[in-house]
Amino acid sequence: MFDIRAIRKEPEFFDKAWARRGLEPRTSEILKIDEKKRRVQTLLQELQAKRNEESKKIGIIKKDGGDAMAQMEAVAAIKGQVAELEEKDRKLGEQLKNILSSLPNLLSVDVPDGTDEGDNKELYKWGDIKSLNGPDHVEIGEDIGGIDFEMAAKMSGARFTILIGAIARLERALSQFFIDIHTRDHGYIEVSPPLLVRDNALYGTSQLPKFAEDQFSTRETDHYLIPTAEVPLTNMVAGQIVDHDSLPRRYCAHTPCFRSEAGSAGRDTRGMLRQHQFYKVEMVSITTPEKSEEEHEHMLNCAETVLKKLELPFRTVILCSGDTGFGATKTYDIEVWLPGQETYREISSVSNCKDFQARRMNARTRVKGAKDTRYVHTLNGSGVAVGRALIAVIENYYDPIDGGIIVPEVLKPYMGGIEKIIRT
RNA sequence: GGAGAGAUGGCAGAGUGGUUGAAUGCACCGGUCUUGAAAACCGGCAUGGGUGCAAGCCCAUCCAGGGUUCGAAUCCCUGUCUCUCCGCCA
Repeated sequence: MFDIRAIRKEPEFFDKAWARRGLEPRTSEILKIDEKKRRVQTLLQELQAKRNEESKKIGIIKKDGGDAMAQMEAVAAIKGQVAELEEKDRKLGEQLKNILSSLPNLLSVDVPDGTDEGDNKELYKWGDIKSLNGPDHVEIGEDIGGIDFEMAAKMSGARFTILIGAIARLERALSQFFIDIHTRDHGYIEVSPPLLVRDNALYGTSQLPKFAEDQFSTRETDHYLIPTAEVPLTNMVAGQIVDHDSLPRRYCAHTPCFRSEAGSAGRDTRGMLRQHQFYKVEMVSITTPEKSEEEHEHMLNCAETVLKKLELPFRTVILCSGDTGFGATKTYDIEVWLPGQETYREISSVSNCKDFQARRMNARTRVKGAKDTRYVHTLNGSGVAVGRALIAVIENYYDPIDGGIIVPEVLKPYMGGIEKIIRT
């Protein structure tokens, strides 16, 4: 969502910014509606002022015991006009809001230009790739008897997985490990949020109105299943004026995520890379405009840290203009090495939304005692995707000698003595 | 799920159709007094928007959306949330 006054001031700036995302100029259309709306509004307000003034006279006449009939009829005459203008004003406002809320965030200046993920820029690599190629998690998991896709398909259809035994435990261990590191070392507060939210929450984080078809919803209560914990965590400050001294606020949560994956038919159909349901540990930071870029780097570092501790090789990329998400000004992706695919795959996405979401959800901050408020900056990042981390552990810690999976050192405390997962 | 009560400024809390954008208290800001502070006293203090060079003027907002009325914080309908009681339940 954008400040209409900022668009009035420098329309070319906005058109240029949207052009970087491959969009046509929109400001002339927006300003035309805005101008029309203000004309209507001025007219309406003048009429309302007149109505109010004349109405007050009725009260005075009646108080003095006079006959107000004539005066009442005079005011009644204004009524129809007011209603008409109100309707016009409302419609124009709606039109304006629809356009403004469907336009993506402005990109940061250091985002590279490009059309799709092929143009993302690698920033650096970390870790030694020990296994260049090998069996993928499907093969390893099914062989061990810890992953069952068929059984899941029977009860839930495609894009669901059942984990069994030590593999299920390994998934839980990963979640626990991530949360523990972020709360202990990175300043995040653990939150257990609702998994079902109302449309206004999704509007706030900008999944709605544009991406409704990507969400699951409930039939009888009109709830949406969260596509990521970014939604409830960020909405914790919706409608609030948070004390400047309490920033940054750092929240993290371990939740299931639900995605309909509309539009990705045929992509990543093998294995559990792209599911309708997966666990993710999410980090959200609420901060000030001055500190958000610094916080962005901090958050990226938090996500990278857990991969380093797991000794999983990864590379970090900055998304190009065409690949950066709707609400983000800048996004870093961390891609983990998957020997089964012989490639790096996204395991974390860390974005700075600046005031884009804050405007939508009216989340502001105020210095103690000060009069004016400012919008907060919001950031979110996976820390990291648990399902994909599980794939990465399975494939990178595969032992070709016996077909087992070695439990990474840092996960051992969570595995109850299991050091290697083998066929049962 | 059933029955009832409620939602007013940063907070507490008045206000049931007419100069009420809203009493009062607390908090906050400025001033007088004081060596300084406290107390006391005086004054200020909601938000969003339109218009204007500006001072200002105007409009909207008493949970949200509709309605009744010349006029709504106040009356009616719907929704949301909170509380109380009953039922059910991990």
